[in-house]
Amino acid sequence: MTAKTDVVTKDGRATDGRATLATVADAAGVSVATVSKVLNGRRDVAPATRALVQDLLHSHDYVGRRVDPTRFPRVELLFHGDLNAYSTEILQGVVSAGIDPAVAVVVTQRPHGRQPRRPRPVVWASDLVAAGCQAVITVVNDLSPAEATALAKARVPLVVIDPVNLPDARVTSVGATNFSGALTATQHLLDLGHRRIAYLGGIAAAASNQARLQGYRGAMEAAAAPVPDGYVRTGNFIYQDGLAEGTALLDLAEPPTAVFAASDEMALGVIEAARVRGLRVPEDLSVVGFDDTQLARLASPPLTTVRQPLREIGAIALQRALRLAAGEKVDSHHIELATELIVRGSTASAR
Amino acid sequence: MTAKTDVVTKDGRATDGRATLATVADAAGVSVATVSKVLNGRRDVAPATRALVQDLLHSHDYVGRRVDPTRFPRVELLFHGDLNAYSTEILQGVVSAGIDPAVAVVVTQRPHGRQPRRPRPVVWASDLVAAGCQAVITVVNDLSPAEATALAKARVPLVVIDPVNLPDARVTSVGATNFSGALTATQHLLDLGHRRIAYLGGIAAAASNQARLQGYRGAMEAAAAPVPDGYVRTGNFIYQDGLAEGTALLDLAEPPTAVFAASDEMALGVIEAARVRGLRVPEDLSVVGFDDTQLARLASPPLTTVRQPLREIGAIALQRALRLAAGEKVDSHHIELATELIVRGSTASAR
DNA sequence: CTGAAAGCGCTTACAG
DNA sequence: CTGAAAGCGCTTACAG
Repeated sequence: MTAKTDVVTKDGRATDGRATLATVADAAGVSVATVSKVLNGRRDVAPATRALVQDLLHSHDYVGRRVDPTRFPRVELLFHGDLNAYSTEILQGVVSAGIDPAVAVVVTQRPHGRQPRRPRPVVWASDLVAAGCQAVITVVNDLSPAEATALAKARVPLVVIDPVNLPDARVTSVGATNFSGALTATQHLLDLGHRRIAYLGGIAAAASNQARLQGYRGAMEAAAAPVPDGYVRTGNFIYQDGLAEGTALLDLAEPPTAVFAASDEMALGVIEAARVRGLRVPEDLSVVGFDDTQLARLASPPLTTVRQPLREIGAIALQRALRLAAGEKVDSHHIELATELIVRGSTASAR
Repeated sequence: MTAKTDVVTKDGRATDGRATLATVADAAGVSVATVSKVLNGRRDVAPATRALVQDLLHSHDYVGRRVDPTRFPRVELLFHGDLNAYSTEILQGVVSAGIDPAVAVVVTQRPHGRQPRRPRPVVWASDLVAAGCQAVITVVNDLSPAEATALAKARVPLVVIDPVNLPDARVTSVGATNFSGALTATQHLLDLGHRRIAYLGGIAAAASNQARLQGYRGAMEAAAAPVPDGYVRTGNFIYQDGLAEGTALLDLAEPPTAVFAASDEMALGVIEAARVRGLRVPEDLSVVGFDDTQLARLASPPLTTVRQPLREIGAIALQRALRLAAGEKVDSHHIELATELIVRGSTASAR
């Protein structure tokens, strides 16, 4: 075959074998211009021609239309580990806030461990950019320093929700007023006449947990209520830890009459620990949670808890992410939304 | 200004004012070819040149890189109404299954009502295509016929999870064996010696609810257990309905000793209704749920429930969506995954 | 390591 | 309603 024949038999396919407008134009017996018009929804095409071209576009698997990242902005929402009631509320907030600016929220999940099957940070960041991602939002920051740096170099802004570490000026973060939430919750139990109040915390090193612990201690000290050894315990914010630590608390020689847990999930574990022991909530034991996820409303009894405005937090995270992506400066690199005590049925007066 | 001057002062900006490679090349004092190489990560560029060009690319907000939809496939996951424990499990399954093929899962939520602020179906479908969306997955199909048609015309495959309507050959759907799940759950209660068993169903018209109702009836009939008036009730799969209908059931002259609810959320409502009445679960009332969401494990007592493999359902929905998008034929347009009874603490022998 | 030149895939103003 | 032609933004093989 000569070079000329080659050109003729090429039928206008792209070098990688994909169909181009020329391929389809050839098949349809129309010009490339007409195919382009059909593709762009212009009106000056005869209905019959349009139908024919559309058919051929599809039968040739035409995919040439590149996505315009400014027309369809997209944000990456990164969770680590399984989704739970807490993540769901945040997700809800981010997704709702994305409806109006028409931002596609891509939900991604990373395995809990550090290294396994993660792409190299630089590759990860540049793929995000190539895919049209405007910003990354993470929940309980799980990015490695290398990943954060790669993101920064690629100019993809990062917003962290409920950061584990103390706010770092390099990242923007959104959280809740953990200290005052915990203070209010503990105060509520004190007001009900409880003195033997235990604190079941989350991950010891987490900034949110430290603030909650200090809120608890502050309220207890102000009321001159003792905090005996064994009344401050830590878990991982999960149900199993609530159940185990709740059981341990009830097994103490002087068990508490009230438990303030640093998450709704742990609070439910405490409620179950009480039920197993034949104790009634709130008659025999008062329990307060933290978060105000769906779980709190659905628990039996419904759970008194410190509401974090998780949906608003998610919405604000998205708004900040978009502002940063647009090159605007953000006033403060960390903001906290107010918590609120929601009193339901799991707390009652001490007897 | 003459035409010539215009060209000179244009500095290579695109017609819409955005920076192009020429803009950046101009600013950097290099050729367009060099900028292109930097953009594509080629090696034959001096480090200093690369750094300069990268800087200018950013400072000019260069966004010309169009997204290649075949390199970064994306799937739209559509929920209607708020996310709950049930949606979370499905979401989890879809997202996990998307990790390996590197499919971006875009989570979208539509307001519950029919028309408000939705784009016209044809616009919606063509925007999806333009944004690089390969397929749409909906949970409890909420698409209007016009939307489904627009999607079909745009050749975007649609996979419905837990379809409300009976399977339609035009859409691919994934569900669970609702009939046998309900049969097994009811049988479990009968085996425990219960005879007065009520059924608290979901949306009456939903295909899944009808199958569950028939499973319940089938088991009751086979055991010659009567189904008195008032023992079959319907709700909307939500907690409030579980609470209200559960209360109504307990108020009957001959209240049931066991309730089979068509969702975990409704089952929790029944448990709360019992608690409010001073009844203990499972000692005074056995309760079985449906779904096996997180709620079931976290309830107090932990809930006996019919497990729907929701994560697997989500994963399979994604796989089918991708297969359809790739032009493959799918064997059956509807498949059902097996349910399984998970016995926990909310059921006990009838006294 | 750089860039002139050829060329690709697509769009659009305009003549018919 | 159609398409030839000009042109845009980008890429790449190749000469230096």
